[in-house]
Amino acid sequence: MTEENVASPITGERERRLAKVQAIRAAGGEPYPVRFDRTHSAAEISAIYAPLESGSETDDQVRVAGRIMLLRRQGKLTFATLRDGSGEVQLFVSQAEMGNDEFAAFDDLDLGDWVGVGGRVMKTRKGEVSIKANAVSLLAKALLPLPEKWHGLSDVETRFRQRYVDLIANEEARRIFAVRFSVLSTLRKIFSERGFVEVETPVLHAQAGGATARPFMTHHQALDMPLTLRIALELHLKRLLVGGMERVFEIGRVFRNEGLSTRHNPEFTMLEAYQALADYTDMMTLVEELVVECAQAANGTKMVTIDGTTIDLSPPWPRRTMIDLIKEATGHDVHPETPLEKLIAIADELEVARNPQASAGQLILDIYEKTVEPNLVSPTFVLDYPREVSPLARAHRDDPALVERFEAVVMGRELANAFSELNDPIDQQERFVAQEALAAAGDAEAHGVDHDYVRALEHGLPPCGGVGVGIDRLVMLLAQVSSIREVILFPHLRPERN
RNA sequence: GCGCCUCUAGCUCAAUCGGUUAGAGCAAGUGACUCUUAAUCACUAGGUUCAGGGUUCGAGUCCCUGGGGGCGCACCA
Repeated sequence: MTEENVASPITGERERRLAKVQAIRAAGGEPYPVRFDRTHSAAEISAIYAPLESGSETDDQVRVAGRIMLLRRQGKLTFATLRDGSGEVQLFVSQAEMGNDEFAAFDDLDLGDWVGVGGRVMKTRKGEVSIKANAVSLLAKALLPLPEKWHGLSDVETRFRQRYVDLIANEEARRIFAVRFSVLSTLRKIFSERGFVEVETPVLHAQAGGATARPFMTHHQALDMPLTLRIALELHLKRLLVGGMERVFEIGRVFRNEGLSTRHNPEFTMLEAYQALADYTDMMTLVEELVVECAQAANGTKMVTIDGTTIDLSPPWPRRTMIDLIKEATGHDVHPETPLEKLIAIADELEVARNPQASAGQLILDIYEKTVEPNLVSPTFVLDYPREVSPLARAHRDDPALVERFEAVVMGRELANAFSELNDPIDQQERFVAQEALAAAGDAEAHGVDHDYVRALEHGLPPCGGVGVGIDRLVMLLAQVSSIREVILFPHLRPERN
């Protein structure tokens, strides 16, 4: 971007600040000096000196650093609000304390500038812990002005395009990403405590698998071959169980070449975990514990409120089969072995949009998604999916037309998806072949046959349970926001154009 | 991809039925002010009303095309 482009919207203010930069340099100063040593964070100062009596001063010399957020100048005394990564602390900058030259230099600072401050801790008569500054140095000059101090930055487009400004201006943005970090670190802690090993598997795949989704395509120049970005973590992680790693998890970015919405970003973060010798019932307990512990860590409560609806995340969550839920919602008995014509009639009666070539299993899933899922508000495990729509899950122990799979649904949204994993290589090969037929028929989201994965299974995948959690959706739930863009630092937007 | 809504100063918002010179607060500049808390007071400056066409005596306002964004639908997690 050229200088003119940056300058054009707010030439006056930027020019004025640039002139200060030049003046500082002309006077032998440095507007962007290297490093600064501080003794305390703003939050530490506030906490340590909270008991101090109002109107009293200490001889405790401290050094802090941060961005100037507010200035309240009143002649020979200026109050400033300094913010660092921990919080805010007030600066008490008096001409008598600083001396005329230093005070004038302070007066030259602008909102948004980063400064290092040395001074003694005091508490004002009104009771605010402050630093009575005796040395202030510019650490980084800001050329662009801050958004409005009271309303902050509310333009949604600017908030996402210029997330740095959003983070400066809006406490809510800072809160949401604190929740996100809390969730991620809690998840890692829980898995670590349970003996799971965190691993990293390839993002570039020769063949996308592990989910039904359209992948992004890319190309490797040196090898002159097409590659896809991964759409799931699943197949590599299960290969690791074949290798004898009994408990593994990965938290990683996956990519799906689909539409954008309040719930979809083309790149998003998945957690997947696999546990040898477990089945999907173990995964249900695990999901309950993960979600509750993350909620406690992030919010200190198991309750969550989004758009006026309050939900209790306390386990145990009801465990209901998809077939029972459909019966309850519609009065219809459905099963993968129900004649296709009958399922079509039911779907049409319920005004369920359907693909003309849909299988019985697909129709049942469509009926469930239309009539049941949106109404599942409090956390619910939906169990036992049709086999055709779950090519990586093992056949149900009691009904081979179904698989041992569940989704955890909260507020009508899928939060987690889990199986008793399919570990029979012959069955897996047949499922892949069935998927390949769908792909050949034009389904851009169907799996192909992953021969190496089948070969891995032929070495013996122990019985295992696996679970996938959409981290962004979990963070949405716990941060209590209704758009995925709020929980992704730099959500995907169309390129901006002038 | 489709439908609806939206875009005015750096930021947050006004502008009656299409009417004359597009206003205000914050931020900025100048001045006053040594206990402020969104400090206060006075004055000043700040605009390609997203872009391009059109209708009209006259367009921020109406129409068309394009762009960005939001919401919903579709796809999906």
